[in-house]
Amino acid sequence: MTKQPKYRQVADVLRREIANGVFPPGARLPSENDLQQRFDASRNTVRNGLSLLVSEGLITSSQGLGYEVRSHEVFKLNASKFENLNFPQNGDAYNTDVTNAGRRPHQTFRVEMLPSPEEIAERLKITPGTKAVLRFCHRYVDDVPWSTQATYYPAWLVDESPRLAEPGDIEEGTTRYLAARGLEQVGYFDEIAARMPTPEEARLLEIGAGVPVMLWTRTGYSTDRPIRCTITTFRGDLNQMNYEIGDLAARSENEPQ
Amino acid sequence: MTKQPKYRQVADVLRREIANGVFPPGARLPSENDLQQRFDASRNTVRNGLSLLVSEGLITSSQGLGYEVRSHEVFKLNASKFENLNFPQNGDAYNTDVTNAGRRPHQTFRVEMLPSPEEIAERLKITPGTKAVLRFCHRYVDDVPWSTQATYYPAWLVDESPRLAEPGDIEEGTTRYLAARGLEQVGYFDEIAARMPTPEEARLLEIGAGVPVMLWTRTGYSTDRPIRCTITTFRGDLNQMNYEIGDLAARSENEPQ
DNA sequence: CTGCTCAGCTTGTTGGTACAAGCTGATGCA
DNA sequence: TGCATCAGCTTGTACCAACAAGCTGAGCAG
Repeated sequence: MTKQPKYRQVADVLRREIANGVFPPGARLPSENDLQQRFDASRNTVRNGLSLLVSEGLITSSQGLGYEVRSHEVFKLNASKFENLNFPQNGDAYNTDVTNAGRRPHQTFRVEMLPSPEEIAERLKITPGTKAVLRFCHRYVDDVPWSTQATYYPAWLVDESPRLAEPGDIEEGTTRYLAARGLEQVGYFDEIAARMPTPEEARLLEIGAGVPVMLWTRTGYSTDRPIRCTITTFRGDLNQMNYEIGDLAARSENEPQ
Repeated sequence: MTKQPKYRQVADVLRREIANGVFPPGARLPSENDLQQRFDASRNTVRNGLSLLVSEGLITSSQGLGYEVRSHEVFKLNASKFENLNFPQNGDAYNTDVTNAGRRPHQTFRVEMLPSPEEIAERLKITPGTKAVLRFCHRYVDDVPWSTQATYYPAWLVDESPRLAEPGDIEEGTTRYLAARGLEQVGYFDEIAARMPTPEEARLLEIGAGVPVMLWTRTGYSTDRPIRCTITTFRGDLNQMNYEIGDLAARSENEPQ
Protein backbone atom coordinates (compact mmCIF):
# COMPACT_ATOMS: atom_id res chain seq x y z
CA MET A 1 0.00 0.00 0.00
CA THR A 2 1.80 3.08 -1.19
CA LYS A 3 1.19 6.51 0.28
CA GLN A 4 -1.94 8.14 -0.99
CA PRO A 5 -2.07 11.85 -1.77
CA LYS A 6 -3.63 13.90 0.98
CA TYR A 7 -6.83 14.74 -0.88
CA ARG A 8 -7.48 11.02 -1.36
CA GLN A 9 -6.94 10.40 2.32
CA VAL A 10 -9.55 13.03 3.05
CA ALA A 11 -11.96 11.34 0.64
CA ASP A 12 -11.21 7.87 2.02
CA VAL A 13 -11.79 8.88 5.62
CA LEU A 14 -15.04 10.67 4.85
CA ARG A 15 -16.22 7.85 2.59
CA ARG A 16 -15.68 5.36 5.37
CA GLU A 17 -17.47 7.55 7.88
CA ILE A 18 -20.41 7.89 5.53
CA ALA A 19 -20.51 4.13 5.05
CA ASN A 20 -20.35 3.56 8.80
CA GLY A 21 -23.24 5.87 9.46
CA VAL A 22 -21.24 8.62 11.15
CA PHE A 23 -22.88 10.82 8.53
CA PRO A 24 -26.22 9.24 7.67
CA PRO A 25 -28.15 10.13 4.49
CA GLY A 26 -29.39 13.70 4.68
CA ALA A 27 -26.77 14.74 7.21
CA ARG A 28 -24.50 17.68 6.59
CA LEU A 29 -20.75 17.21 6.50
CA PRO A 30 -18.47 19.57 8.43
CA SER A 31 -17.66 22.72 6.48
CA GLU A 32 -14.57 23.00 4.32
CA ASN A 33 -13.10 25.22 7.02
CA ASP A 34 -13.62 22.57 9.71
CA LEU A 35 -12.16 19.88 7.47
CA GLN A 36 -9.13 22.04 6.74
CA GLN A 37 -8.31 22.09 10.43
CA ARG A 38 -9.16 18.44 10.99
CA PHE A 39 -6.92 17.21 8.20
CA ASP A 40 -4.36 20.01 8.41
CA ALA A 41 -4.77 20.72 4.73
CA SER A 42 -5.43 23.70 2.54
CA ARG A 43 -8.91 24.51 1.38
CA ASN A 44 -8.09 23.40 -2.17
CA THR A 45 -6.93 20.02 -0.96
CA VAL A 46 -10.09 19.52 1.07
CA ARG A 47 -12.17 20.61 -1.90
CA ASN A 48 -10.36 18.11 -4.13
CA GLY A 49 -11.24 15.33 -1.71
CA LEU A 50 -14.86 16.42 -1.45
CA SER A 51 -15.21 16.70 -5.22
CA LEU A 52 -14.10 13.07 -5.44
CA LEU A 53 -17.02 12.07 -3.23
CA VAL A 54 -19.34 14.27 -5.26
CA SER A 55 -18.29 12.56 -8.47
CA GLU A 56 -18.83 9.20 -6.80
CA GLY A 57 -22.39 10.25 -6.15
CA LEU A 58 -22.02 10.00 -2.37
CA ILE A 59 -22.60 13.64 -1.49
CA THR A 60 -23.94 16.83 -3.01
CA SER A 61 -22.85 20.40 -2.43
CA SER A 62 -24.88 23.56 -2.45
CA GLN A 63 -23.52 27.05 -2.27
CA GLY A 64 -24.33 28.64 1.05
CA LEU A 65 -25.51 25.39 2.56
CA GLY A 66 -22.67 22.92 2.63
CA TYR A 67 -22.17 19.29 1.69
CA GLU A 68 -24.96 16.80 2.25
CA VAL A 69 -24.93 12.99 2.21
CA ARG A 70 -27.13 11.66 -0.58
CA SER A 71 -29.79 9.05 0.08
CA HIS A 72 -30.12 6.09 -2.23
CA GLU A 73 -33.69 4.97 -2.23
CA VAL A 74 -34.16 3.29 -5.59
CA PHE A 75 -37.38 3.17 -7.51
CA LYS A 76 -37.93 -0.25 -9.08
CA LEU A 77 -39.58 -0.42 -12.41
CA ASN A 78 -40.74 -3.74 -13.76
CA ALA A 79 -39.97 -3.33 -17.43
CA SER A 80 -41.43 -6.64 -18.54
CA LYS A 81 -44.69 -5.88 -16.76
CA PHE A 82 -44.61 -2.16 -17.40
CA GLU A 83 -46.43 -2.64 -20.63
CA ASN A 84 -47.95 -6.05 -20.64
CA LEU A 85 -48.61 -7.33 -24.11
CA ASN A 86 -52.01 -8.65 -23.10
CA PHE A 87 -52.92 -5.59 -21.10
CA PRO A 88 -51.34 -2.53 -22.66
CA GLN A 89 -51.13 0.53 -20.42
CA ASN A 90 -48.78 3.11 -21.78
CA GLY A 91 -48.03 5.99 -19.46
CA ASP A 92 -50.54 4.85 -16.88
CA ALA A 93 -48.06 2.60 -15.15
CA TYR A 94 -46.09 5.68 -14.12
CA ASN A 95 -49.08 7.33 -12.45
CA THR A 96 -50.17 4.10 -10.83
CA ASP A 97 -46.75 3.08 -9.56
CA VAL A 98 -45.91 6.50 -8.20
CA THR A 99 -49.26 6.92 -6.48
CA ASN A 100 -49.00 3.45 -4.99
CA ALA A 101 -45.63 4.40 -3.55
CA GLY A 102 -47.32 7.27 -1.74
CA ARG A 103 -45.66 9.90 -3.92
CA ARG A 104 -47.23 12.55 -6.07
CA PRO A 105 -46.90 12.21 -9.86
CA HIS A 106 -46.92 15.20 -12.19
CA GLN A 107 -46.02 15.57 -15.84
CA THR A 108 -45.75 18.02 -18.69
CA PHE A 109 -46.53 16.89 -22.18
CA ARG A 110 -46.03 18.06 -25.73
CA VAL A 111 -46.56 16.75 -29.24
CA GLU A 112 -44.40 17.71 -32.18
CA MET A 113 -43.84 16.67 -35.77
CA LEU A 114 -40.24 16.64 -36.92
CA PRO A 115 -37.74 14.92 -39.23
CA SER A 116 -36.79 11.65 -37.59
CA PRO A 117 -33.26 11.59 -36.13
CA GLU A 118 -30.80 8.98 -37.35
CA GLU A 119 -31.07 6.60 -34.41
CA ILE A 120 -34.86 6.70 -34.46
CA ALA A 121 -35.17 6.14 -38.22
CA GLU A 122 -32.89 3.15 -37.93
CA ARG A 123 -35.09 1.52 -35.33
CA LEU A 124 -38.36 2.39 -37.06
CA LYS A 125 -36.95 1.21 -40.39
CA ILE A 126 -37.74 4.46 -42.15
CA THR A 127 -35.51 6.84 -44.12
CA PRO A 128 -33.68 9.31 -41.85
CA GLY A 129 -35.25 12.73 -42.12
CA THR A 130 -38.70 11.34 -42.86
CA LYS A 131 -41.36 13.03 -40.77
CA ALA A 132 -42.21 11.44 -37.46
CA VAL A 133 -44.46 12.39 -34.58
CA LEU A 134 -42.80 12.93 -31.24
CA ARG A 135 -44.84 12.69 -28.08
CA PHE A 136 -42.68 14.02 -25.28
CA CYS A 137 -43.26 13.63 -21.54
CA HIS A 138 -41.37 15.27 -18.71
CA ARG A 139 -42.23 13.46 -15.50
CA TYR A 140 -41.88 14.52 -11.89
CA VAL A 141 -42.27 12.74 -8.57
CA ASP A 142 -43.10 15.04 -5.68
CA ASP A 143 -42.05 17.91 -7.96
CA VAL A 144 -38.60 16.43 -8.41
CA PRO A 145 -37.72 15.76 -12.08
CA TRP A 146 -37.77 12.02 -12.58
CA SER A 147 -37.59 11.10 -16.22
CA THR A 148 -38.08 12.30 -19.75
CA GLN A 149 -39.84 10.08 -22.23
CA ALA A 150 -39.79 10.65 -25.98
CA THR A 151 -41.92 8.39 -28.16
CA TYR A 152 -41.61 8.57 -31.93
CA TYR A 153 -44.25 7.27 -34.34
CA PRO A 154 -43.54 6.96 -38.07
CA ALA A 155 -45.53 9.19 -40.42
CA TRP A 156 -47.25 6.30 -42.19
CA LEU A 157 -48.73 5.20 -38.89
CA VAL A 158 -49.90 8.67 -37.98
CA ASP A 159 -51.73 8.91 -41.31
CA GLU A 160 -53.72 5.86 -40.30
CA SER A 161 -54.14 6.89 -36.66
CA PRO A 162 -54.40 10.70 -36.67
CA ARG A 163 -55.07 11.15 -32.97
CA LEU A 164 -51.38 10.48 -32.33
CA ALA A 165 -50.51 13.87 -33.82
CA GLU A 166 -53.05 15.75 -31.73
CA PRO A 167 -51.67 17.60 -28.75
CA GLY A 168 -54.08 16.16 -26.19
CA ASP A 169 -53.65 13.09 -24.07
CA ILE A 170 -55.08 9.80 -25.31
CA GLU A 171 -57.13 8.60 -22.37
CA GLU A 172 -57.16 4.91 -23.12
CA GLY A 173 -53.41 4.93 -23.76
CA THR A 174 -51.67 5.07 -27.11
CA THR A 175 -50.89 1.36 -27.18
CA ARG A 176 -54.53 0.52 -26.65
CA TYR A 177 -55.65 3.14 -29.16
CA LEU A 178 -53.39 1.61 -31.79
CA ALA A 179 -54.45 -1.93 -30.91
CA ALA A 180 -58.08 -0.94 -31.41
CA ARG A 181 -57.14 0.19 -34.91
CA GLY A 182 -55.58 -3.13 -35.82
CA LEU A 183 -52.02 -2.16 -34.95
CA GLU A 184 -51.40 -4.41 -32.04
CA GLN A 185 -47.97 -4.33 -30.46
CA VAL A 186 -46.99 -7.99 -30.33
CA GLY A 187 -43.40 -7.64 -29.23
CA TYR A 188 -40.75 -5.14 -28.25
CA PHE A 189 -37.00 -4.77 -28.23
CA ASP A 190 -35.43 -3.08 -25.24
CA GLU A 191 -32.01 -1.48 -25.02
CA ILE A 192 -30.61 -0.27 -21.71
CA ALA A 193 -27.51 1.88 -21.49
CA ALA A 194 -25.87 4.07 -18.86
CA ARG A 195 -23.63 7.09 -19.21
CA MET A 196 -22.99 10.50 -17.73
CA PRO A 197 -25.62 13.08 -18.65
CA THR A 198 -25.15 15.73 -21.30
CA PRO A 199 -25.55 19.28 -19.97
CA GLU A 200 -29.03 19.31 -21.52
CA GLU A 201 -30.03 16.11 -19.71
CA ALA A 202 -28.50 17.36 -16.49
CA ARG A 203 -30.64 20.49 -16.80
CA LEU A 204 -33.89 18.66 -17.52
CA LEU A 205 -33.41 16.14 -14.72
CA GLU A 206 -31.79 18.67 -12.39
CA ILE A 207 -28.91 16.38 -11.58
CA GLY A 208 -25.41 17.44 -10.66
CA ALA A 209 -22.06 15.79 -10.96
CA GLY A 210 -21.74 12.16 -10.00
CA VAL A 211 -25.14 11.01 -11.16
CA PRO A 212 -25.32 8.85 -14.28
CA VAL A 213 -28.39 8.62 -16.46
CA MET A 214 -29.97 5.39 -17.58
CA LEU A 215 -31.25 5.28 -21.14
CA TRP A 216 -34.08 2.91 -21.91
CA THR A 217 -34.97 2.52 -25.56
CA ARG A 218 -38.01 0.42 -26.40
CA THR A 219 -38.93 -0.33 -30.00
CA GLY A 220 -42.43 -1.76 -30.35
CA TYR A 221 -43.41 -4.06 -33.22
CA SER A 222 -46.66 -5.06 -34.82
CA THR A 223 -46.80 -8.38 -36.61
CA ASP A 224 -45.08 -6.94 -39.69
CA ARG A 225 -43.09 -3.81 -38.80
CA PRO A 226 -41.91 -1.45 -36.06
CA ILE A 227 -44.61 0.97 -34.95
CA ARG A 228 -42.96 3.10 -32.28
CA CYS A 229 -39.73 3.90 -30.52
CA THR A 230 -39.61 5.23 -26.98
CA ILE A 231 -36.49 6.67 -25.38
CA THR A 232 -36.75 7.18 -21.64
CA THR A 233 -34.09 8.98 -19.64
CA PHE A 234 -33.91 8.26 -15.91
CA ARG A 235 -31.75 9.35 -13.06
CA GLY A 236 -29.56 6.27 -12.94
CA ASP A 237 -29.04 6.32 -9.21
CA LEU A 238 -32.72 6.38 -8.31
CA ASN A 239 -34.07 3.82 -10.73
CA GLN A 240 -33.74 0.15 -11.36
CA MET A 241 -35.12 -1.82 -14.27
CA ASN A 242 -36.49 -5.29 -13.65
CA TYR A 243 -37.30 -8.04 -16.11
CA GLU A 244 -39.18 -11.22 -15.39
CA ILE A 245 -38.43 -13.93 -17.89
CA GLY A 246 -39.79 -17.44 -18.06
CA ASP A 247 -41.65 -19.29 -15.32
CA LEU A 248 -41.32 -17.44 -12.04
CA ALA A 249 -43.97 -19.24 -10.02
CA ALA A 250 -41.31 -19.92 -7.41
CA ARG A 251 -40.55 -16.24 -7.00
CA SER A 252 -43.77 -15.11 -5.34
CA GLU A 253 -43.90 -18.05 -2.94
CA ASN A 254 -43.18 -17.48 0.75
CA GLU A 255 -42.72 -13.79 0.24
CA PRO A 256 -45.23 -11.04 -0.37
CA GLN A 257 -42.84 -8.68 -2.13
CA MET B 1 -28.88 33.24 -20.71
CA THR B 2 -26.81 34.53 -17.80
CA LYS B 3 -23.04 34.72 -17.94
CA GLN B 4 -21.35 31.42 -17.35
CA PRO B 5 -18.21 31.18 -15.23
CA LYS B 6 -15.03 31.02 -17.26
CA TYR B 7 -14.26 27.38 -16.53
CA ARG B 8 -17.67 26.41 -17.88
CA GLN B 9 -17.06 28.42 -21.01
CA VAL B 10 -13.84 26.47 -21.48
CA ALA B 11 -15.71 23.20 -21.05
CA ASP B 12 -18.54 24.28 -23.36
CA VAL B 13 -16.20 25.29 -26.16
CA LEU B 14 -14.15 22.12 -25.94
CA ARG B 15 -17.28 19.96 -25.65
CA ARG B 16 -18.67 21.47 -28.81
CA GLU B 17 -15.38 20.99 -30.63
CA ILE B 18 -15.29 17.36 -29.58
CA ALA B 19 -18.87 16.88 -30.78
CA ASN B 20 -18.09 18.55 -34.10
CA GLY B 21 -15.13 16.30 -34.72
CA VAL B 22 -12.45 18.96 -34.30
CA PHE B 23 -11.04 16.50 -31.78
CA PRO B 24 -12.08 13.03 -32.90
CA PRO B 25 -12.01 10.02 -30.56
CA GLY B 26 -8.44 9.13 -29.70
CA ALA B 27 -7.13 12.63 -30.45
CA ARG B 28 -5.17 14.58 -27.90
CA LEU B 29 -6.43 17.92 -26.66
CA PRO B 30 -4.07 20.93 -26.48
CA SER B 31 -2.08 21.00 -23.26
CA GLU B 32 -3.24 22.93 -20.22
CA ASN B 33 -0.59 25.50 -21.03
CA ASP B 34 -1.92 26.02 -24.56
CA LEU B 35 -5.47 26.27 -23.27
CA GLN B 36 -4.40 28.84 -20.67
CA GLN B 37 -3.22 31.13 -23.44
CA ARG B 38 -6.14 30.40 -25.75
CA PHE B 39 -8.74 31.21 -23.10
CA ASP B 40 -6.66 33.77 -21.19
CA ALA B 41 -7.30 31.90 -17.96
CA SER B 42 -5.24 30.56 -15.10
CA ARG B 43 -4.19 26.94 -15.02
CA ASN B 44 -6.68 26.25 -12.23
CA THR B 45 -9.53 27.57 -14.31
CA VAL B 46 -8.54 25.50 -17.32
CA ARG B 47 -8.17 22.42 -15.13
CA ASN B 48 -11.63 23.04 -13.67
CA GLY B 49 -13.10 23.07 -17.15
CA LEU B 50 -11.23 19.96 -18.21
CA SER B 51 -12.24 18.09 -15.07
CA LEU B 52 -15.86 18.81 -15.99
CA LEU B 53 -15.36 17.03 -19.30
CA VAL B 54 -13.58 14.18 -17.53
CA SER B 55 -16.51 13.73 -15.17
CA GLU B 56 -18.85 13.75 -18.15
CA GLY B 57 -16.92 10.83 -19.54
CA LEU B 58 -15.87 12.73 -22.67
CA ILE B 59 -12.12 12.75 -22.12
CA THR B 60 -9.47 11.05 -20.01
CA SER B 61 -6.25 12.45 -18.63
CA SER B 62 -2.93 10.74 -18.05
CA GLN B 63 0.01 12.22 -16.28
CA GLY B 64 2.81 13.00 -18.69
CA LEU B 65 0.65 12.36 -21.72
CA GLY B 66 -2.20 14.84 -21.79
CA TYR B 67 -5.93 14.73 -22.29
CA GLU B 68 -7.40 12.32 -24.80
CA VAL B 69 -10.88 12.14 -26.31
CA ARG B 70 -12.60 8.91 -25.29
CA SER B 71 -14.19 6.64 -27.83
CA HIS B 72 -17.40 4.96 -26.88
CA GLU B 73 -18.00 1.94 -29.01
CA VAL B 74 -20.67 0.05 -27.14
CA PHE B 75 -20.79 -3.69 -26.79
CA LYS B 76 -24.32 -4.97 -27.07
CA LEU B 77 -25.34 -7.87 -24.94
CA ASN B 78 -28.59 -9.62 -25.63
CA ALA B 79 -29.70 -10.43 -22.10
CA SER B 80 -32.81 -12.37 -23.07
CA LYS B 81 -30.78 -14.57 -25.41
CA PHE B 82 -27.65 -14.61 -23.30
CA GLU B 83 -28.85 -17.60 -21.44
CA ASN B 84 -31.63 -19.17 -23.42
CA LEU B 85 -33.95 -21.22 -21.29
CA ASN B 86 -34.06 -23.98 -23.86
CA PHE B 87 -30.37 -23.86 -24.58
CA PRO B 88 -28.49 -22.90 -21.45
CA GLN B 89 -24.96 -21.66 -22.00
CA ASN B 90 -23.56 -20.00 -18.95
CA GLY B 91 -20.27 -18.23 -19.42
CA ASP B 92 -19.85 -19.50 -22.96
CA ALA B 93 -21.78 -16.63 -24.47
CA TYR B 94 -19.04 -14.28 -23.34
CA ASN B 95 -16.30 -16.22 -25.11
CA THR B 96 -18.40 -16.69 -28.20
CA ASP B 97 -19.58 -13.11 -28.46
CA VAL B 98 -16.17 -11.61 -27.87
CA THR B 99 -14.46 -13.93 -30.32
CA ASN B 100 -17.12 -13.24 -32.94
CA ALA B 101 -16.46 -9.53 -32.53
CA GLY B 102 -12.84 -10.20 -33.46
CA ARG B 103 -11.60 -9.44 -29.96
CA ARG B 104 -9.63 -11.65 -27.60
CA PRO B 105 -11.39 -12.94 -24.45
CA HIS B 106 -9.50 -13.77 -21.28
CA GLN B 107 -10.68 -14.43 -17.75
CA THR B 108 -9.55 -15.27 -14.25
CA PHE B 109 -11.67 -17.47 -12.09
CA ARG B 110 -11.98 -18.41 -8.45
CA VAL B 111 -14.34 -20.42 -6.24
CA GLU B 112 -14.97 -19.60 -2.62
CA MET B 113 -17.32 -20.62 0.17
CA LEU B 114 -18.52 -17.81 2.39
CA PRO B 115 -21.43 -16.60 4.51
CA SER B 116 -24.02 -15.17 2.15
CA PRO B 117 -24.29 -11.39 2.16
CA GLU B 118 -27.62 -9.77 2.98
CA GLU B 119 -28.65 -8.89 -0.56
CA ILE B 120 -27.80 -12.36 -1.84
CA ALA B 121 -29.60 -14.22 0.94
CA GLU B 122 -32.69 -12.17 0.30
CA ARG B 123 -32.78 -13.15 -3.34
CA LEU B 124 -31.92 -16.80 -2.73
CA LYS B 125 -34.49 -16.97 0.08
CA ILE B 126 -32.00 -18.26 2.62
CA THR B 127 -31.03 -16.95 6.05
CA PRO B 128 -28.35 -14.22 5.85
CA GLY B 129 -25.00 -15.63 6.93
CA THR B 130 -25.81 -19.13 5.72
CA LYS B 131 -22.95 -20.60 3.72
CA ALA B 132 -23.02 -20.07 -0.02
CA VAL B 133 -20.64 -20.89 -2.83
CA LEU B 134 -19.30 -17.97 -4.81
CA ARG B 135 -17.96 -18.54 -8.29
CA PHE B 136 -16.18 -15.37 -9.32
CA CYS B 137 -15.08 -14.36 -12.79
CA HIS B 138 -12.95 -11.41 -13.81
CA ARG B 139 -13.27 -10.94 -17.55
CA TYR B 140 -11.08 -9.07 -20.00
CA VAL B 141 -11.41 -8.16 -23.66
CA ASP B 142 -8.07 -7.63 -25.41
CA ASP B 143 -6.52 -7.49 -21.92
CA VAL B 144 -8.77 -4.58 -20.94
CA PRO B 145 -10.88 -5.32 -17.84
CA TRP B 146 -14.44 -5.72 -19.00
CA SER B 147 -16.64 -7.11 -16.27
CA THR B 148 -16.73 -8.96 -13.00
CA GLN B 149 -19.27 -11.70 -12.46
CA ALA B 150 -20.11 -13.17 -9.07
CA THR B 151 -22.50 -16.11 -8.95
CA TYR B 152 -23.77 -17.37 -5.61
CA TYR B 153 -25.27 -20.82 -5.09
CA PRO B 154 -27.06 -21.73 -1.84
CA ALA B 155 -25.46 -24.41 0.35
CA TRP B 156 -28.37 -26.83 -0.01
CA LEU B 157 -27.87 -26.86 -3.76
CA VAL B 158 -24.13 -27.40 -3.49
CA ASP B 159 -24.75 -30.43 -1.25
CA GLU B 160 -26.72 -31.97 -4.07
CA SER B 161 -24.38 -30.81 -6.83
CA PRO B 162 -20.88 -30.89 -5.34
CA ARG B 163 -18.99 -29.93 -8.49
CA LEU B 164 -20.14 -26.35 -7.97
CA ALA B 165 -17.77 -26.02 -5.02
CA GLU B 166 -14.78 -27.40 -6.90
CA PRO B 167 -12.30 -24.83 -8.12
CA GLY B 168 -12.19 -26.03 -11.72
CA ASP B 169 -14.29 -24.94 -14.62
CA ILE B 170 -17.43 -26.86 -15.45
CA GLU B 171 -17.03 -27.57 -19.14
CA GLU B 172 -20.65 -28.09 -20.08
CA GLY B 173 -21.64 -24.93 -18.18
CA THR B 174 -23.11 -24.72 -14.71
CA THR B 175 -26.66 -24.19 -15.90
CA ARG B 176 -26.49 -27.34 -17.99
CA TYR B 177 -24.76 -29.27 -15.19
CA LEU B 178 -27.59 -28.35 -12.83
CA ALA B 179 -30.26 -29.11 -15.41
CA ALA B 180 -28.80 -32.58 -15.89
CA ARG B 181 -29.22 -33.12 -12.15
CA GLY B 182 -32.90 -32.22 -12.20
CA LEU B 183 -32.44 -28.57 -11.27
CA GLU B 184 -33.54 -26.92 -14.42
CA GLN B 185 -33.62 -23.13 -14.48
CA VAL B 186 -37.11 -22.36 -15.75
CA GLY B 187 -37.14 -18.61 -15.23
CA TYR B 188 -35.08 -15.68 -14.07
CA PHE B 189 -35.51 -12.26 -12.58
CA ASP B 190 -33.23 -9.50 -13.81
CA GLU B 191 -32.43 -6.23 -12.11
CA ILE B 192 -30.43 -3.53 -13.87
CA ALA B 193 -29.04 -0.52 -12.05
CA ALA B 194 -26.45 2.15 -12.76
CA ARG B 195 -24.29 4.17 -10.41
CA MET B 196 -20.79 5.53 -10.00
CA PRO B 197 -18.20 2.88 -9.13
CA THR B 198 -16.86 2.31 -5.64
CA PRO B 199 -13.07 2.66 -5.43
CA GLU B 200 -12.88 -1.15 -5.38
CA GLU B 201 -14.92 -1.45 -8.57
CA ALA B 202 -12.94 1.34 -10.20
CA ARG B 203 -9.78 -0.62 -9.41
CA LEU B 204 -11.03 -3.95 -10.75
CA LEU B 205 -12.40 -2.46 -13.94
CA GLU B 206 -9.60 0.10 -14.26
CA ILE B 207 -11.97 2.97 -14.84
CA GLY B 208 -11.43 6.57 -13.87
CA ALA B 209 -13.76 9.40 -13.08
CA GLY B 210 -16.76 9.94 -15.29
CA VAL B 211 -17.49 6.30 -16.07
CA PRO B 212 -20.55 4.75 -14.42
CA VAL B 213 -20.91 1.04 -13.79
CA MET B 214 -23.91 -0.99 -14.75
CA LEU B 215 -25.04 -3.63 -12.29
CA TRP B 216 -26.87 -6.63 -13.63
CA THR B 217 -28.37 -8.97 -11.06
CA ARG B 218 -29.93 -12.17 -12.32
CA THR B 219 -31.72 -14.55 -9.96
CA GLY B 220 -32.41 -17.94 -11.51
CA TYR B 221 -35.33 -20.10 -10.43
CA SER B 222 -36.14 -23.77 -10.66
CA THR B 223 -39.78 -24.79 -10.58
CA ASP B 224 -39.94 -24.42 -6.81
CA ARG B 225 -37.19 -22.11 -5.55
CA PRO B 226 -34.29 -19.80 -6.43
CA ILE B 227 -31.13 -21.67 -7.33
CA ARG B 228 -28.58 -18.99 -8.08
CA CYS B 229 -27.91 -15.29 -8.06
CA THR B 230 -25.42 -13.65 -10.42
CA ILE B 231 -24.20 -10.09 -10.04
CA THR B 232 -22.33 -8.74 -13.02
CA THR B 233 -20.63 -5.34 -13.04
CA PHE B 234 -19.88 -3.73 -16.39
CA ARG B 235 -18.32 -0.54 -17.56
CA GLY B 236 -21.53 1.35 -18.13
CA ASP B 237 -20.26 3.36 -21.06
CA LEU B 238 -19.11 0.39 -23.10
CA ASN B 239 -22.02 -1.96 -22.62
CA GLN B 240 -25.66 -2.09 -23.48
CA MET B 241 -28.21 -4.64 -22.36
CA ASN B 242 -30.85 -5.77 -24.81
CA TYR B 243 -34.07 -7.67 -24.18
CA GLU B 244 -36.30 -9.22 -26.80
CA ILE B 245 -39.83 -9.70 -25.55
CA GLY B 246 -42.80 -11.18 -27.36
CA ASP B 247 -43.11 -11.82 -31.08
CA LEU B 248 -40.31 -10.06 -32.94
CA ALA B 249 -40.66 -11.71 -36.32
CA ALA B 250 -40.91 -8.24 -37.84
CA ARG B 251 -37.57 -7.21 -36.39
CA SER B 252 -35.27 -9.40 -38.45
CA GLU B 253 -37.08 -8.69 -41.72
CA ASN B 254 -35.38 -6.52 -44.33
CA GLU B 255 -32.29 -6.14 -42.24
CA PRO B 256 -29.45 -8.51 -41.54
CA GLN B 257 -28.51 -7.03 -38.16
C1' DC C 1 -46.18 40.32 16.17
C1' DT C 2 -44.62 40.89 11.34
C1' DG C 3 -41.52 41.69 8.04
C1' DC C 4 -37.12 43.50 6.45
C1' DT C 5 -32.15 44.05 6.63
C1' DC C 6 -27.79 42.50 7.30
C1' DA C 7 -23.87 40.13 9.61
C1' DG C 8 -21.77 35.96 9.28
C1' DC C 9 -21.73 31.58 7.86
C1' DT C 10 -21.38 28.48 3.74
C1' DT C 11 -19.49 27.07 -1.08
C1' DG C 12 -18.16 29.00 -5.91
C1' DT C 13 -14.82 31.21 -8.88
C1' DT C 14 -10.33 32.92 -10.23
C1' DG C 15 -5.91 34.15 -9.79
C1' DG C 16 -1.15 32.86 -8.39
C1' DT C 17 3.20 29.70 -7.11
C1' DA C 18 6.06 25.66 -6.47
C1' DC C 19 7.49 21.19 -6.84
C1' DA C 20 6.50 16.00 -7.90
C1' DA C 21 5.90 12.52 -11.19
C1' DG C 22 5.13 10.34 -15.66
C1' DC C 23 6.24 10.15 -20.62
C1' DT C 24 9.09 10.87 -24.95
C1' DG C 25 12.53 11.74 -27.90
C1' DA C 26 17.24 13.50 -28.39
C1' DT C 27 21.78 12.96 -27.00
C1' DG C 28 25.81 10.76 -26.19
C1' DC C 29 28.56 7.07 -24.33
C1' DA C 30 30.11 2.20 -24.81
C1' DT D 1 24.39 -0.50 -33.04
C1' DG D 2 22.49 -0.52 -28.65
C1' DC D 3 21.56 1.18 -24.37
C1' DA D 4 21.37 4.60 -20.59
C1' DT D 5 20.62 9.24 -19.35
C1' DC D 6 18.49 13.42 -19.31
C1' DA D 7 16.15 17.72 -20.98
C1' DG D 8 11.80 19.19 -21.67
C1' DC D 9 7.31 18.35 -22.25
C1' DT D 10 2.99 16.75 -19.93
C1' DT D 11 -0.40 16.34 -15.79
C1' DG D 12 -0.68 15.67 -10.48
C1' DT D 13 -0.47 17.54 -5.85
C1' DA D 14 -0.37 21.19 -2.56
C1' DC D 15 -0.26 25.52 -0.84
C1' DC D 16 -1.80 30.64 -0.59
C1' DA D 17 -5.00 34.73 -1.40
C1' DA D 18 -9.11 37.32 -2.60
C1' DC D 19 -13.61 38.18 -3.76
C1' DA D 20 -18.45 36.54 -5.42
C1' DA D 21 -22.69 34.45 -4.37
C1' DG D 22 -26.10 31.86 -1.80
C1' DC D 23 -28.32 30.78 2.68
C1' DT D 24 -29.78 31.48 7.66
C1' DG D 25 -30.85 33.41 11.75
C1' DA D 26 -30.39 37.47 14.81
C1' DG D 27 -32.05 41.72 15.51
C1' DC D 28 -34.22 45.89 14.47
C1' DA D 29 -38.04 48.84 12.58
C1' DG D 30 -42.73 49.25 11.96
